[in-house]
Amino acid sequence: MSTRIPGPSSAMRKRPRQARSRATVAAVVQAGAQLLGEKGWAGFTTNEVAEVAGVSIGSLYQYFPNKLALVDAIRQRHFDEVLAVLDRAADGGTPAEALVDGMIAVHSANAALHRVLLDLPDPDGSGAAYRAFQAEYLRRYEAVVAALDGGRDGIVAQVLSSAVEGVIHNAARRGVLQSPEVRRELTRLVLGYLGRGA
Amino acid sequence: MSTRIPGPSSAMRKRPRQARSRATVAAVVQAGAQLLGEKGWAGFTTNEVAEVAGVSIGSLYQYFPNKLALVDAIRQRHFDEVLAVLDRAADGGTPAEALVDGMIAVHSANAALHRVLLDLPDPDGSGAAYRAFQAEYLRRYEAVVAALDGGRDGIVAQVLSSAVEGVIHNAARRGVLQSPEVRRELTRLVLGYLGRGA
Amino acid sequence: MSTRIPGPSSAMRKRPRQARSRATVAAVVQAGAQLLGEKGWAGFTTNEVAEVAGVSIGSLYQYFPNKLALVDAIRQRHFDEVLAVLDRAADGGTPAEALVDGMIAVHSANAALHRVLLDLPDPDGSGAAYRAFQAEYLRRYEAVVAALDGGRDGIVAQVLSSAVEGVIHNAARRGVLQSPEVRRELTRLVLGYLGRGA
Amino acid sequence: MSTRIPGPSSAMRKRPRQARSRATVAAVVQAGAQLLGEKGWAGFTTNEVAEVAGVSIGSLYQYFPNKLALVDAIRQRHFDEVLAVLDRAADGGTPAEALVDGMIAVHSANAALHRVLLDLPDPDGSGAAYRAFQAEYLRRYEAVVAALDGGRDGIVAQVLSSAVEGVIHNAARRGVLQSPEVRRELTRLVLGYLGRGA
DNA sequence: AATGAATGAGAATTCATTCAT
DNA sequence: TATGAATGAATTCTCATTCAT
Repeated sequence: MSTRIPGPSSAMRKRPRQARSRATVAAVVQAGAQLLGEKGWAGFTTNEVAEVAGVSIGSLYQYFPNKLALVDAIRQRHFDEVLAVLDRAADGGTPAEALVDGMIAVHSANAALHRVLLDLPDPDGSGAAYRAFQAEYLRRYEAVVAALDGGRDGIVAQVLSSAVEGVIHNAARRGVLQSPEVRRELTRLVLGYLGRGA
Repeated sequence: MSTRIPGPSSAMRKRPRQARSRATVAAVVQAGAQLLGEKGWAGFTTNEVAEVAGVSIGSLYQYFPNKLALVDAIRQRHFDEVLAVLDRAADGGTPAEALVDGMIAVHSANAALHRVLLDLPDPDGSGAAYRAFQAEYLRRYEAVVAALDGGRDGIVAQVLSSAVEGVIHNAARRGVLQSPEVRRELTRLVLGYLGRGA
Repeated sequence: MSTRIPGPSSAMRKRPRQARSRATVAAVVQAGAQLLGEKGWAGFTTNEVAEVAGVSIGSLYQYFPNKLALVDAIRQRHFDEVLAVLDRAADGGTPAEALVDGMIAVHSANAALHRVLLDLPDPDGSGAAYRAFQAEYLRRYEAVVAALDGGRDGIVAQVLSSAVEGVIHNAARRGVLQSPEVRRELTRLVLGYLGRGA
Repeated sequence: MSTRIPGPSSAMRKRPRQARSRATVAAVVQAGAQLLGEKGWAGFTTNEVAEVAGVSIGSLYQYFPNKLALVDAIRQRHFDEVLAVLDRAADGGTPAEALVDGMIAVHSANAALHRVLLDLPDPDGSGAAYRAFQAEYLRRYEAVVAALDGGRDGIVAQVLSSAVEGVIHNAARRGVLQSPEVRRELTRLVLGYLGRGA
C-alpha cells in the first residue's frame, strides 16, 4: 500500500456534469476532508472515504483517478475556504485583530485537517495549486504587515504567518483554540513584532 | 497497517549486552530517525529501517517488539538531543539570542523528524516520556520569558514556544533555516513579544 | 504466528450479498475445512486456504477479519453437519446401532477435522457456539443412554461419548474406520457398558 | 517457519559424554515436554524451550539438529515413562482396576502432552520408535484382555485402548481426571466390554 | 562446549485499484 | 453510471537455524 507515487495524477478523471455526479463528488470530498483530519495521512483509506460518503468505491474512482487526486481536491477545497474566511475576516476591526480572529476561525473549523494538509508527502504533485495558495496566503499577511509596519520586505510576512500558524496549531492540539487568553496573547505577539504596542 | 494499537509496547524487548548488539541497536535507531524524518509516519517501514541500518529485519525485532517501540526509542533519543542542545546553547549571549540559536541548531540537525514526532499517532503510548519532555521543554522557555519579561504566567511560554517552532519548521521546510535574516527576524519576534523593541 | 489473541474476532466482516460472493465464502470455508483437517492447526495458513479455494488472499480477508474467524466458521459448519448426520442416523434401527453408524458416518467424512477442532486453541473465542454444540451433542448421547439404561445421570453419557470418540478417532487414524469389525466391536462396547447394571 | 520437513533428522546430533552435557540435554527435554504440553504444537518454539531450560539456543542445537529431533526425544522419554507407569500399576489388584488406575496415573502427570504427542504431524519421522511404542502399549492391553476375556483377537485390545484413552483425555480436558466417578465408570466400561462373551 | 547475536523465509493482514455485472 | 467483489503487492512480525566469539 502506501506511498506509491503515480504519474501526474492530480486532476480529476471526469468532470461531473449532472447533478447526481456533482453530489457524489461533493460527498466524497466532504467525507475525505473529515477523515483526513480525524485519522491523519496514515489511516486515511479510500475505502473508508467511500463508505462514509455513502458511495461505492467504484464511484469514487470514477471521479478521482487515485488517492492523491482525491487529496488534491480536498486540499483545494480547504484552501479556498481558508482564503474565503480570511477575506471575510479582513473586513472587520483593526488589521491585527481581524487576522487573528480570521485564523482562529479557519482553524476552529478544521485545525487538524489544515496541519495534515501542510505535512503531506509529495506536495509537489499538486505543486501549482499549492504554490498558488501559499502566494495568495502570504499576500494577505503582507497586507497586514504593510498596514502596520510599512516598508518591510516579504520575510516579515513569512515569519509572521508561520509564527501565527505555530501558535494556532499548538493551541488546537491542546484544545484551547477558543481561549480568550490565546487570542489576546496572539494579538500581542503580532503587534509586538510589527511595531507599536496594542 | 494503519493505527493498530498494541499493548504497552514501548519498552525494548531485550537489553543488548555485547558490543555488537549495542551497535545494532544504535544503527537501527539512527536509521529509523533519518527515515522517519524523511518519509513521515506513513511511508516509514520497519523493513526499510533494517535495510538502511544494514541489519536484518529479524535483528530489528530482536530488540524492538514492534514498530511503535522503535518510534518511542527514536523519540526518546531525539528529545534527549533537543534538551542537550538547549542546555549548551543557553550558556551563550543574551537569553533571546541563545534560545533562537539553540532552536535553530536543534532543528538544523533534524527539523523534519521533530515535526513528525510531534504529530505522531498515539503519543500516549510513551505518555510519560512525552510529557516529561514537554514539561522540561517549556521550563526552558519559561526561564527565557522570566529573564526578559518577569511576572508573566505560563501561557506566554506556550505561545512563545509554539510561535518559534512554527517559524523554524516553516523555515526548515523552505530550506532557509540557516538564513541570517530568519535568525534576525526570529530574534525580533521574541523580543518584540516579550518586552523591548529590537 | 502462534497464539495471538485478537478481539472478539469471531463474526464475519461482511455479509456476502451477491451470488458470486456467497460462492467465494463457501469455497473458502470448504478449502479451510479440508486443509485444517489435513495439516492440523499448525501448518494451517490463510494463504494456502485462499489458494486452494481458488480466490485471492484479499477476498478471504474481505469476509473473515482474521484467521480465527475463519476457523470459527469452519467449526460452525462442521458442528452443524455433525448434528445433522446424527439426526438422520438416529432414525434407523436400534439406538446403539444408530449411534455407532451415525458417528462412523460423521467421521468418515472428516475425522481429522473433527479431532483438530476439539483440540483448538481458544475455543472460547466462539465459546457460545462451542458450548451449544457440546450440549446438543451430549443430549443425543443421553437419549441413547436413557433408551438403553434408564435412570443414569450425565456422567454415563460423557464417558460413553468420549469412549466412542476415542475408538473412532483411533480407527480413523489407522484407516480402518469402515471396517465391519470395528463397527461390531464398538456396538458391543456400547451395549456392554449400557446393557446390564454394574 | 513452521512445518519445514527436513531429512531423516530424528537422531541426536551428538551423544553427550560428560555430566554437564547430559544435564543440558535433560534440561532441554524436560522444558520441552512441559512447554509442548502447555502450549501445544503450535506455540511450541525452540527458543522458548532453551530459555525455560536455562541454556542458550546454541546449546540446544548442539544436541538436537532440529525441532523434530527434539520432539522425538520428548516423545521417547514420555513413552518410556508411560510404559514404566503401566508396569508398576499392573502389579496391583485386579487387571481392570490396575489398568484404569495406571492409565489415570499416567495421564495425571501430563495428559496434555500425551494428547499432543499422538496428534503430532509427521509421526513417520520417528516411525520406528512410534510403532515400537504402540506395539508395546497394545501388548499390555492384550494382557488385560486375555486375563478377562480369553480367546479374543487384537481388535479388542485396540478398541479397548482407544476407548480408555478417549475417556481419559476428555476427563483430563474437563479437569475431572481425579474424580472417583470417572474411575468407577471407566472400570465399568472395561468390565462391561470384556466381561461377558459376545 | 557454550553463548547469544544475526539471519531471512514465511505467515497474517491491509488497502489502493480494477473490472464484471 | 453505479456497484461491490476481487485482486495482489506491500507491510508487520515470528521463529527455526547458523555462526562468530
